[in-house]
Amino acid sequence: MDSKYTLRMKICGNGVADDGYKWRKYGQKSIKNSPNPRSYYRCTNPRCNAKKQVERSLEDPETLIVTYEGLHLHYTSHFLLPRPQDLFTAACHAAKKPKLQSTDLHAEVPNCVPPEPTSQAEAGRLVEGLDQSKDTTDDSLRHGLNEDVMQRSQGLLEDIVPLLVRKPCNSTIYSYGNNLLSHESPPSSSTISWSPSSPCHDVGIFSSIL
DNA sequence: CGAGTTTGACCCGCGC
DNA sequence: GCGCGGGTCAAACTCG
Repeated sequence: MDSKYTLRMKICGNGVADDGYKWRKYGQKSIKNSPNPRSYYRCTNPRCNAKKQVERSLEDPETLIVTYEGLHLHYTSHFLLPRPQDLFTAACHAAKKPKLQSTDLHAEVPNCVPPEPTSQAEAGRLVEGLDQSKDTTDDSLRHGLNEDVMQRSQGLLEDIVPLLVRKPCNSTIYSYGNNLLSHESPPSSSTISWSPSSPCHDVGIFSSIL
């Protein structure tokens, strides 16, 4: 498993992007053509090979570019209660191939990073949206949903969506598209938008606070 | 004292 | 082959 995905999020509160996992910083490098250094973190769980890279956006210093690599192989404290969005996570996993290529990630899981649904109905809508945006793996996705919820019980949503995203400080704007840098949205709404046809493989998320 | 951070050195892949 | 740049290592350091 070598999945890799990139999130963009606004620096939240005290600037700590707490995604629910404990990360240990193991390196920092200044990147060419970037005034901001890139920090390298890996999960403190010795059984877990998840890593992430954090750097500030060139365009917006208040935006962090977080690149996650690998999957968490353990629980987190906030993973114990089943929640509607777990359905979404299972859907993401069902559609996700082990080795994600940069060209097919978006096509497979165009909205694999769910906002936090506030109800089952909302979760259902989101899954429906997933179904509508996909045309080849719908059935397997639906059939595999319940199974995956039961089977893929380790680090599901957390594999993909940081806690910050699922539980942002306040309101959160999610934007999926190929022009992530320009998808800044007003932080007052809670809209969801994505571009299923976008070739972009990254998942862009803007998490803003009021 | 243990866990986490900092930081310079090292390794490796890639382009020329 | 060489240099560059990104990623990782590991010792020193900090902090609770």
